[in-house]
Amino acid sequence: MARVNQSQFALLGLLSLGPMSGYDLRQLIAWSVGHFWREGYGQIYPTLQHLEKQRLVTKKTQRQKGKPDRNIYSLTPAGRDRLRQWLSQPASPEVPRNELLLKLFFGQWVPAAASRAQIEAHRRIWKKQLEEYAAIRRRLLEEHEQDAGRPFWEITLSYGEHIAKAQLAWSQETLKKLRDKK
Amino acid sequence: MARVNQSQFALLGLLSLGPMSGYDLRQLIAWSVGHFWREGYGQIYPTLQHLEKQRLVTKKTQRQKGKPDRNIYSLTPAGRDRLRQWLSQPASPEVPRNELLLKLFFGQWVPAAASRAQIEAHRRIWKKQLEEYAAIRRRLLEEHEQDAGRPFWEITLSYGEHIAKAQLAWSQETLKKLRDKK
DNA sequence: CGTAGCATGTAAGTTGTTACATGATTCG
DNA sequence: CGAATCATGTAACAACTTACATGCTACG
Repeated sequence: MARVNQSQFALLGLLSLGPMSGYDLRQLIAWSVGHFWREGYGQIYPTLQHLEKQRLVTKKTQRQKGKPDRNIYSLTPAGRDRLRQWLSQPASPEVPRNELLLKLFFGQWVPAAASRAQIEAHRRIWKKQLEEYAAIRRRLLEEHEQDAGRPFWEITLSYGEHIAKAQLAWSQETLKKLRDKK
Repeated sequence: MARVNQSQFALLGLLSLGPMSGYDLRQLIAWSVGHFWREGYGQIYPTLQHLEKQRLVTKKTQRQKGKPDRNIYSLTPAGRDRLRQWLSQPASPEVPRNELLLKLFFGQWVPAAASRAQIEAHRRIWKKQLEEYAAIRRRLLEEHEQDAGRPFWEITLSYGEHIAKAQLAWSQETLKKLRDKK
């Protein structure tokens, strides 16, 4: 059995928060679920059409002056049911694929400095990410204090923080190990 | 620019440890890099042919009695160069895609028990994973004590342990939060 | 006698990425 | 005047998954 289109459900989920266009969806994805989910336009627009064909969403075209038309999509009751059904099913186990670890695994074939550089870059990325999580947390407390979704959004944020800290701890520990050895 | 075939390098890397067949590769992947990299036969066999065409590996057919022939692949000098070159390049940033978090993010639309069940399942998986890491660590110390690759293999293992512990900590913390709220 | 292991491969289908195409407005 | 933003979409291409196909041996 072929894998199910996950982007579909990401879009249904976001549309459950309110009607919006493909463009809006892209924007919203970036600053809401961006740290654990991404979609590009090349995925969003065809998927919206697919959802419309299945009657899970409806489209309304909004004319604008000076700007292109907007296609506003709304969840239908069937779409909401479909979303609920998906949410209730256990998440499928993710297939691990970590390029950094693969490169480190074969570290014996390159100078130690190369492996160190890989980890340094990794450390920088996660340090920045952790700072971003702090910013998200502030925004979450300020702008969404009584939003019904907030406790759940905080759960995903907390996940990110835990992972980021683990990434940083491992990076520093490993860099130290590599330094001591040399 | 299209994304580069990563499976290619995974296979080159494993072949750098010694000549072997596609079948062997699958086996080796499972118990060496299995916790951060996976490949199925549908990917391995075509990729080996592709590598052969590029002269990065050579094939020798070994006849066996009572069993099918084995195609043994070996790294060529060009293959080793190609591997080294790839190892020296910075790992491309991974695109995040976490189904569990996506489901939790929209937790407001399902009973709290559903979200709890998701996290429980997640906890069980990582608990098991952490136990497996302990087994890998034992094997690493016993069977590969003076292997040149060992320090690097330990680095990837340590990564897994850090992440697994973070996953468990988050799971337990979050389950507690959800319990208190209810 | 069914199942698992050994061993290799093909084919079909889906997903996801990237580049391309368009065109107006606003801002520096 | 160039760049960025708004806004939607298509086409081409990789990459990956799954199922299918084959056939022998050993084991319980």
